[in-house]
Amino acid sequence: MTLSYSHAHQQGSGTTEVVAVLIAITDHTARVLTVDQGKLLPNGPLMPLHRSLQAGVRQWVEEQTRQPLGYLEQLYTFVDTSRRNSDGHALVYVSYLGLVQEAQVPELPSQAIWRDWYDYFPWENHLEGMPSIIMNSIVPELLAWAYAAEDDVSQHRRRQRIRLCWGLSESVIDAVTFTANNTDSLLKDYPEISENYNDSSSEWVAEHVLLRYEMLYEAGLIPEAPSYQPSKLPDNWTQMIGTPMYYDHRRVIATAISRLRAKIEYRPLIFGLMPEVFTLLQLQQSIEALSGVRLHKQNFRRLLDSQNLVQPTGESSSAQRGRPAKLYRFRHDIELQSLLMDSKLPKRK
Amino acid sequence: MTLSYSHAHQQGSGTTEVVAVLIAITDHTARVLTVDQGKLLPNGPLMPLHRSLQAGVRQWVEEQTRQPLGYLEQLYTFVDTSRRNSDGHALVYVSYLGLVQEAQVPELPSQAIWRDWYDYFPWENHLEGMPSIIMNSIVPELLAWAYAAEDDVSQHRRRQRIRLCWGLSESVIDAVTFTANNTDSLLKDYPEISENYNDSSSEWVAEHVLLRYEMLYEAGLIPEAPSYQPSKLPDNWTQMIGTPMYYDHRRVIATAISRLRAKIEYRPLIFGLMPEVFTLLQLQQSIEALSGVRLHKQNFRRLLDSQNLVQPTGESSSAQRGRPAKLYRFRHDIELQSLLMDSKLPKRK
DNA sequence: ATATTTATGCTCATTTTGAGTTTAAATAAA
DNA sequence: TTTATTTAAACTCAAAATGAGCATAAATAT
Repeated sequence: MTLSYSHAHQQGSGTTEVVAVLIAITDHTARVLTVDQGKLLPNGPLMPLHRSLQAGVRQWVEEQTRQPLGYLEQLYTFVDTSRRNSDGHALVYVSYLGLVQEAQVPELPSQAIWRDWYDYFPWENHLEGMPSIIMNSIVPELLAWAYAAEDDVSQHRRRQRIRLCWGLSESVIDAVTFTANNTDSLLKDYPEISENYNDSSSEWVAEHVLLRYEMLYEAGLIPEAPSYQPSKLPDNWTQMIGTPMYYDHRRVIATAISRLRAKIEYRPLIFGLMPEVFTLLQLQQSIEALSGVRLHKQNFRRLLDSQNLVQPTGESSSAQRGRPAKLYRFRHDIELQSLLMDSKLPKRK
Repeated sequence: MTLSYSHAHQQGSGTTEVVAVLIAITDHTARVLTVDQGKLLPNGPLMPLHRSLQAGVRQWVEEQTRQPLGYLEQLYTFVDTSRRNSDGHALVYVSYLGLVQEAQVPELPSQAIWRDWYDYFPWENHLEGMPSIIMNSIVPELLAWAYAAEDDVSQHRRRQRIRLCWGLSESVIDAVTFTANNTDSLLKDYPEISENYNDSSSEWVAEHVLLRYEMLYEAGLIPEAPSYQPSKLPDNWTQMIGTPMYYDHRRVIATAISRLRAKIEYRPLIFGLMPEVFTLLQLQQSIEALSGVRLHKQNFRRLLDSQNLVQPTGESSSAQRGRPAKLYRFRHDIELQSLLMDSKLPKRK
């Protein structure tokens, strides 16, 4: 693991950095802006000239990515005791979530790249149903981790935690446990599992991204984790489990996705990611790209117009196929309401 | 304004502090733990020996208040550019929310005091209906601030913002505007306002504590604000607007209350504040103390048992008056679920 | 005894939610 | 030019959740 080029900027005895997770949606895909071959998020030290943390984020992002920033909100503050300054003070880094409108994405410096965020979290993409990696690889390894707990009580707790985090029913957990030795043939043996995994009292909760990442980390299934032992895992594990990053930047992205997925349900943040005008289908697909699950079209629209957040422009899109859709824009006369109003989104289809 | 005694601890060139908002409920009243005559929150510098921010919070709180800490979650990170170290780096302070069970409150060092949190936010207590200070004092001053905006557009925006933040209907805003000169007699002239302030398309949202505090701050109505000019305000303003604090610690409390009020609606945080066993009325009153609004008793209970969060102990309370209530305890067998499960609470009565 | 207070079970109308049909308006293919 | 296909958009319907209230039970204060 190498130090980022950006640390060359560090000076004096400051112990505070800012880190930005910038999100944009292009080609119906949620992307995150990275530097250093996708191994780091844009970041830099907080300096005496910065009048606020936001100002620091804006300066470093601008400098490293030339990306104009719109909406920006603070995420979480981490401490990295393995990076200390000359006085022995550990590095504190404050993370921010930023939203970029599709149309605004400009030419980037060569080291800045927009990456599909599911490259880092393959298990979070449920647009085509639950990805097979979960039942075939992740859950069996997690159950092995649960089995390795000291006593019966913590074993049972870990199993319950797995069940709730990954939206599994008791019966599926049992089924996977009993066939844990023979993971390859699991879906062949129990074909109904991938269909009915949602049978009793449990469901996939899109916004639990961080809980899931932290569980994988704790179980030593993530390359960034100190306890990661690839030799004890299946051969292709490192390929399957997503792109690793330096430091704890993958956890920072997980924090950002969690926040975004949770907040989009009751605040119209999505408009920070949309172009000026759009069709309702495009709007729905953008939200699906973020949440990773499909929505029920009719209910999505019913909710939208009960919210009064968009207004038709009068124009229609030149459709590729099918009946042309009306174009809409966000109602800018209610910018302030958008900060306050609850604006729920519908449940998945 | 004096420096806190706690800054004597500061050493070296660290620029990071931790600040804790500890909450407990005693006598049906939500309280916050303060030091320095109620002017500061417990705080201290992050030091090289601390392995995490949480560890820093726990050490300083223990040292300054002798208070054992249970649940602890990070709130927000602030920068204070008016406090810098010898290298010119601004102070960064990370705030935490902590919950203390009623039974655990021990003997405190003399400088540590539990204060009713509504001492700092008198306008947030709606247990006996909307407090008169809002319509009599706050809203007229805020409307004056809106009127002072440069152009018509920002005037209108400010008025909308006031309306949404404080849960007022258009008609009430108009009524207050037209009688703004004669604020003393407002409730006498329009007695129906205090009853029907909730008439059209707007309602008091308990968790908007921070938005309301920031609006008062921006309008220069809070002693901590740089633009505060008591000479331009009514005589008794400083008494009415709540106890001021050093630095921005009152804003930190507002952040904590916002988070707590919002989160309690969908996570069973309340059990971090309750004693081992309790009656359902005590539980309801605790939630009312936090949210500042009354709940509908029957619906509260219906929701509670649909959630399956509590179980009867079999005993009954020795009632002061009325029929004795069954005693309950939190179901500790679902600790983990509590981290994950949504557990909504009912709307106000 | 009687009024008062609190607990707890039950009802009822309204709203919200999840999951469809049906019809309309376009393009692609036969 | 018809026919199949695709997307849009209006409408329906049952189930669940919500807000508000009534009725009865079990205690204490007067």
